[in-house]
Amino acid sequence: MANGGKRQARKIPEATVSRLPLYLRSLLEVANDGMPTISSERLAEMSGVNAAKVRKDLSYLGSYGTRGVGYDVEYLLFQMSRELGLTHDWHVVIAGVGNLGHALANYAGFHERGFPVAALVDADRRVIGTEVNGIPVRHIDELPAIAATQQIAIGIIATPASAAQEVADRMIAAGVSSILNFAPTILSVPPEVSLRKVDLAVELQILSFYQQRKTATDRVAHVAADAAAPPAT
Amino acid sequence: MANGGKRQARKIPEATVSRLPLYLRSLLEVANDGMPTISSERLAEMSGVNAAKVRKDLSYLGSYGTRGVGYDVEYLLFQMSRELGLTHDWHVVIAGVGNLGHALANYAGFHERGFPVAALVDADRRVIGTEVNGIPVRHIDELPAIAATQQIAIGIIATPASAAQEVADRMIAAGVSSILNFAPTILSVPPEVSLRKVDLAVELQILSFYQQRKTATDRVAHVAADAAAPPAT
DNA sequence: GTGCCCTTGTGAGCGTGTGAACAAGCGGGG
DNA sequence: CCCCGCTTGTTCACACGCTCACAAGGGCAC
Repeated sequence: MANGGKRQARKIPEATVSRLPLYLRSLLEVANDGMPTISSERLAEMSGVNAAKVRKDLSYLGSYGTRGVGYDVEYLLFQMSRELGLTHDWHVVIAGVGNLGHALANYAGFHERGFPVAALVDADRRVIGTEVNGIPVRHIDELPAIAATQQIAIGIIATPASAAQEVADRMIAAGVSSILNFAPTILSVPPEVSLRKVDLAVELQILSFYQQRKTATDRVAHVAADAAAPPAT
Repeated sequence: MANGGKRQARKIPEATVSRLPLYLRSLLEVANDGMPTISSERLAEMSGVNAAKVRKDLSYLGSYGTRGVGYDVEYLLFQMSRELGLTHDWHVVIAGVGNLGHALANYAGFHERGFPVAALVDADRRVIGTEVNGIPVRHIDELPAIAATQQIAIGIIATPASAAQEVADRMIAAGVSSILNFAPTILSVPPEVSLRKVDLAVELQILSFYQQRKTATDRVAHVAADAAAPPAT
């Protein structure tokens, strides 16, 4: 009895988990083209990773390949969807109906990939009652009631940074246990809640760092050579 | 002569680079509050990382701290901004004026953090000539001309996946050397071009994986305990 | 039935990232 | 002038992820 979770004890590394969705997308493409099987090499190329890494990643799911042939596309798709929990839809709630919230609510990709937007909430009375993409905006105070009627496990925070922590707390209180945070701030959540963040400005700043180094090098090259360094194709 | 780049040879690990923007944000907050210095411990707490890691990360920039006191906020801000290349603005171009492109063009955070949107381009004739946030939408064919007049080093791709690779190629041809890709597809670019990607559906699928494991465990727990597991605080 | 070719699955080595622990060193108090 | 407390900067050990290389093993031709 104490070993209840033994079957799922097969621990999948975080790095692998973050690549599974890439494989899934590639497999869907291949399945659409009617290919019955796919080799790790081809899958690697399509997903932009190393072939050995693909094989190791897939081996965490089990031995679903056939030596000398490759992986059965349909079967692998099924197993991977099961592992990723994509055999049924996950209803999500989006908090914050500003620019970003609007765009996210309108984004068809969520529904297509099994994450229908079940509710929109905001604190600003002026937007309550309006509709976005056919979904009515409700007040965040109603969150517990909303979560009670529909099963909502995933929340998306698209509010200003100043409101993000409070929104997160209220989501968690309402039963949400996975949060995707777009607000540029650090959220603290209990350990059993999964948290991922996407920070657009940070992404640009990281690019800026490498860009800075590139142009700094160019400047040095100019001073040194003065004449010209051809753009090197 | 051959050692031209020795001064900047101090190589900063990728993991550190991706944390620098977090520190920067925390420092800006602290500076606003008028604190003259900050300890690694406090900075760590604000940025959501380990204190030892903060010290190690900052040491890559140089020895800018004072033992027994902490780091001078203003000075560290200056050094970090310089290292991240944020001493001047970086003009960015956004390709694709759909839902996401719209939201990005309207997002004030970009301009505030030194990444003004200098141009919007699209391939759809119906949106050419319209304005978003005061910025006119121009045809993507004009990209070389746009890039020639303004210095544009960073491009953001917010097009459908099917168009992303071609847009990337055209950006690079026009002189863009850093790309932030929102399209759910793998882009191939020459090695001297920096590429980062943000994939919203993938983020949700990763959350789904862990959520799946949680609910699977819950199911086991219910069968085992049946009574109830209190939400633990 | 046998042998060959092809692709998987995995073991080992290497590099990078992380966290703890501690010596070095600055500032303030006496 | 000296000592003590505090915080940095660095060293060390460990864990994790990545890549290579190769043995294991299924399918196909003959």
